[in-house]
Amino acid sequence: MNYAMYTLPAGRLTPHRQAVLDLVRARPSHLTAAQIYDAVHLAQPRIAFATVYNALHHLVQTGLIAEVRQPDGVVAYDRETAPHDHIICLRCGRLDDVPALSGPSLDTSAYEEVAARTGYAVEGHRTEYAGFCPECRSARDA
Amino acid sequence: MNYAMYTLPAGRLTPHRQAVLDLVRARPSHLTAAQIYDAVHLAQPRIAFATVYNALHHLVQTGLIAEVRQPDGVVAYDRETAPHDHIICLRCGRLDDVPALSGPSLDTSAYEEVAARTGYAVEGHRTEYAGFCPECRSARDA
DNA sequence: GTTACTGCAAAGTCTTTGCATGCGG
DNA sequence: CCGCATGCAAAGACTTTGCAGTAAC
Repeated sequence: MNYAMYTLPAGRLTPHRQAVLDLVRARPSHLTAAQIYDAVHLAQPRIAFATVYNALHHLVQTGLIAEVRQPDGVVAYDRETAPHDHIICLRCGRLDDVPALSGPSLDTSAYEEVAARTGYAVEGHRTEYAGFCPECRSARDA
Repeated sequence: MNYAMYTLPAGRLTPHRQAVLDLVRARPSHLTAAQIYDAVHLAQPRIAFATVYNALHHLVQTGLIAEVRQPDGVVAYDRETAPHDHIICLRCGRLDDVPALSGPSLDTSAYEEVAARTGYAVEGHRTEYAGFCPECRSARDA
């Protein structure tokens, strides 16, 4: 599972891989492997499940897309590879990107303190917000 | 999977549940369900896998322990139920708590801005640091 | 010709569920 | 008695792997 630690040579960007990449890039919200398979399979009925997984892993390795783990444990894929925050709906589980805040969401000066308290060499961080998405806000009291 | 949203009446704290709870509370690092099963099974060989899962879910429901999802997708259990940050080793996957920083790790005033940008009603947040744990810091260059 | 991608299917990992049994109040 | 906890086993969801065939360079 430890793919994206290093960016490898790109290999070929085959039609299958291109289709998967286009799909991830087209969507505002994140797609799971199953959702991507379903969509690509409509356009290219002969594509195999493993090929979608291969393509996704390949694209992650080459740094074109990023993996995100949803709270339910399912892996979703994200067109945004730069570090950024996420927000998760407490009711429906939807996962969205948080566009960059005006200031850094967390000053990296906190790294020193975290390092001192944990003994880790701190390399980065990620913040995850939780709340109710627009659709669920109205349904919340139902 | 949406357990811990509400704290339910406690039910019985049976010996099995007590054993599971003791185990989670005794460990500085987080334990997965499988690790907990192994350990409890040594002491109580007749305990079933499902019973450990039941006990864990029950303890989560009643608010005695908390669930954390590791980057590999496996669920681990945490004795600390109050909101707090986590740090994950990039090399071995170990997951530890970050003791509370002196200031809040992220000012809740950012919630307004996140809400404005995403349309969500923001209820909370969690920060996850990544780095190299003490054991892996030395092995990093090997 | 050699390397790398694809399709198919099977297995693997982690988690949940159904049902009969049994203890606790 | 009645309800909840337990044990056992099977199924479920998601992901990975192996291998033969095929396309690309």
